[in-house]
Amino acid sequence: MEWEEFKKKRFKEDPELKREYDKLEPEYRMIGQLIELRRKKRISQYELAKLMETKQPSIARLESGDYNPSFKFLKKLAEALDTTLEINFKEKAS
Amino acid sequence: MEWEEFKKKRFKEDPELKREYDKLEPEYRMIGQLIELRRKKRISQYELAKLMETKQPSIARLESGDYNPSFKFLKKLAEALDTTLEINFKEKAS
DNA sequence: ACTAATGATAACGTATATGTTATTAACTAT
DNA sequence: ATAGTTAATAACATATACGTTATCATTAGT
Repeated sequence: MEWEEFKKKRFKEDPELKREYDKLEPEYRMIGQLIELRRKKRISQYELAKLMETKQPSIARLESGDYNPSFKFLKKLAEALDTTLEINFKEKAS
Repeated sequence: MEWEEFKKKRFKEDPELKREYDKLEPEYRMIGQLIELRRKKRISQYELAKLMETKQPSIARLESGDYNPSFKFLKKLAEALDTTLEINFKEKAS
């Protein structure tokens, strides 16, 4: 894992960077899952939008990452993808 | 489990009710976790609000259940509670 | 080359989340 | 009974999510 190696090294050099990364992570993980699920189902943004009763640019906005979806939006999304939305506050190791 | 028994019976009688219940569940689970974590840390809504850099009524609104928080709000909340926000689209059994 | 499908982006109106103040009720202690 | 702590609710202003249309770039298929 090239990337994981790199990350580990960089974070060791710069713990501040790691803190920033950890803060960002949740949205990237979420978007990553979304894109993967959509690909797995082989549906376009247009089709997913139709399933959610919205329009393609809403999906594009989300996948682009520069925005802040609401709980209801995520729930609708989950349902359109035949999944259940699961939100957890997970206790930290540190 | 009194309540669980009742639910099971009612849902069998009325599958539509079950569908509605399943749709609502994610927010209730989320709020349930929040309240439990706050109690475990023994902090008031006022104190949690201060940690999140907001005010007590925002927390009350959330815990009351009649609203629709954004991703960022949930992330701030998670951090204030020393947890990590975890969002999953979980594939359904059915 | 042309066409269709896909995704990204800009722009705009409307609905609503959020911050905030003030108030109230419930309860706990002194 | 008084005072302090806690949570719920209303009301309001402002920021912003979301729905929507239009447009453009890229790629795939003919």
